[in-house]
Amino acid sequence: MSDQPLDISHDQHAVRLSKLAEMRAAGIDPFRAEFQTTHFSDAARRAYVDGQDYTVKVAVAGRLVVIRDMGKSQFVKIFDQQSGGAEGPLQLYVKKDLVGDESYAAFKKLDLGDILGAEGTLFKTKTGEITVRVDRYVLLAKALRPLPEKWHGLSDPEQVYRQRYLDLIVNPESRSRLLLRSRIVSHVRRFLEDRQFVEVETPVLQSVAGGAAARPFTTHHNALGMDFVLRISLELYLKRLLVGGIDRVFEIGRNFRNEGISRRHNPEFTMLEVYQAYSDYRGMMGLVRELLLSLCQTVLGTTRIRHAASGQDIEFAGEWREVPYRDLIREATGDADWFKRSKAEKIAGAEALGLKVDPSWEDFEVTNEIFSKRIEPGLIQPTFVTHLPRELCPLAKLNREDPTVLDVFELTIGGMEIAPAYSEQNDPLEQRRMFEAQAGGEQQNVDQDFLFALEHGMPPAGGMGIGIDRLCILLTGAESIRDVILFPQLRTTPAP
RNA sequence: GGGCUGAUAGCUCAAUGGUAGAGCAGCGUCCUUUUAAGUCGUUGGUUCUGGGUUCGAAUCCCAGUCAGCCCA
Repeated sequence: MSDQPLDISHDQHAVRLSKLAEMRAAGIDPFRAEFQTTHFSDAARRAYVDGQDYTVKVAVAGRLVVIRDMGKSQFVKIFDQQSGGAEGPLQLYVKKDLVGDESYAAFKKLDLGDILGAEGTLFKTKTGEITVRVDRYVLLAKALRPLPEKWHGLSDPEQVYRQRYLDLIVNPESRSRLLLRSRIVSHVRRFLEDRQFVEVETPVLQSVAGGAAARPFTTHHNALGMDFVLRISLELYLKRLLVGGIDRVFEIGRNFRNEGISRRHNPEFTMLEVYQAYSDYRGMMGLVRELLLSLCQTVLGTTRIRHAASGQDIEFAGEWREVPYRDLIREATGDADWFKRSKAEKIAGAEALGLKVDPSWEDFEVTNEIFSKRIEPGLIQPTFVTHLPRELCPLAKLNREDPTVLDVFELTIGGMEIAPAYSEQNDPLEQRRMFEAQAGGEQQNVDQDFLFALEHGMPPAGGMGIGIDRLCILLTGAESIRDVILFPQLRTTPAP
């Protein structure tokens, strides 16, 4: 072995570990330091009084993201929860003759990424930036790993998703998009609570995966010796609560579907479901329109949003188009008698529209393929597609005049299904027939406990679901569901 | 599940089949109002993994891993 110390200057992790060891040798443990803040960065800037430099005292803390060392003084910037706006991280000014020689020498050894607290007074620099002139600082946590590059940020999509914490630090667009999601969810809650809706939590572990058609995740409870599924929908438990007299009820919760992953699908996703007794699908139209309008106004500050994929602006104010499903199909196929055609004719019609159709599909599935592939993607402006064929959802009421269709709508915006809503089926006998037809004789797939609850009487009600992730895609202009989920599902790999 | 594309320094990216480079970050120096600060110098590579072709592979071929996009 050589007596020469190894050159570790190229290995940033090793350099930082050795800086930490030096500090500890000098009796300083930066992970045990304490500090009380008085302001977030934005509040500190607001606390500045024009023309009154060095009078207002603040204590701020955050992550060091910029260092401009000028020898005997430095400008640095710290990043905290509130520094995501236009002004960005808060600037600190550290002068050797103010903090003292020893403290200044230690400051020079700090690294980008370190978390520190600083006390000082506010002033405005020559170029007009409100800055904290530091009297005292404390290192609160040493960062042993370097941050991504300051100008280009983190752009490798894999790292953006796997190391979201870095994405949040260095990519302001990611940060504001994901924080916007929090504001959207928060506003949805407030909107519904203002209208006397009660928020509840229902079981995620269920013995029957009801309320939707999807493959569930399965798991096992050891003590009970029972298999469970993770819920694929919130619907059947919320309806039990309608039976229980909670007339306006909602849940914002995670559903799990054991299916493909794509730009529009994550195996776990967030649904809002709302039920209102003594209302119906038409009542839900008003509710969802008001909700989205107020979301746009309060969260985005505009009712018009840019839809990049189509190049159109989506306008939320004004009347929303309302059109029966069958009219859209007749229009798309150019066949006024579409619904009188045989299955073979429908398959031919779908193929004429360039669709691949599985001959084993049912009639209505062939037609619905046309809807989801050729019609829905073109519905950019908010559109209520009403009166879907009865085969498409077994939990809604049949239309009184035309019992082949349902009293339901699907709200479509930006080519995406945003909110389905029903006049909820509350006839327990009819509900049982629908379930049994859907289960195809597999009784274990019928939620008997729910049907038993319905037999006690559920008030007539309107119900609606909103996929929160898709709503966020729409309102934030994101390209993928992964961009509105903090930690999207990826294959697990060993830590780097 | 199928197709296409990609993986090079901590990060962002270069590199006709012929010595793997740059910017930022790091390390060392100068600078007490900077704004992607500036200045001078400088370290750093299992080119995703494993095979193959070739005198020679980051580059071509095969297999795999991971990711993105499209399709189912």
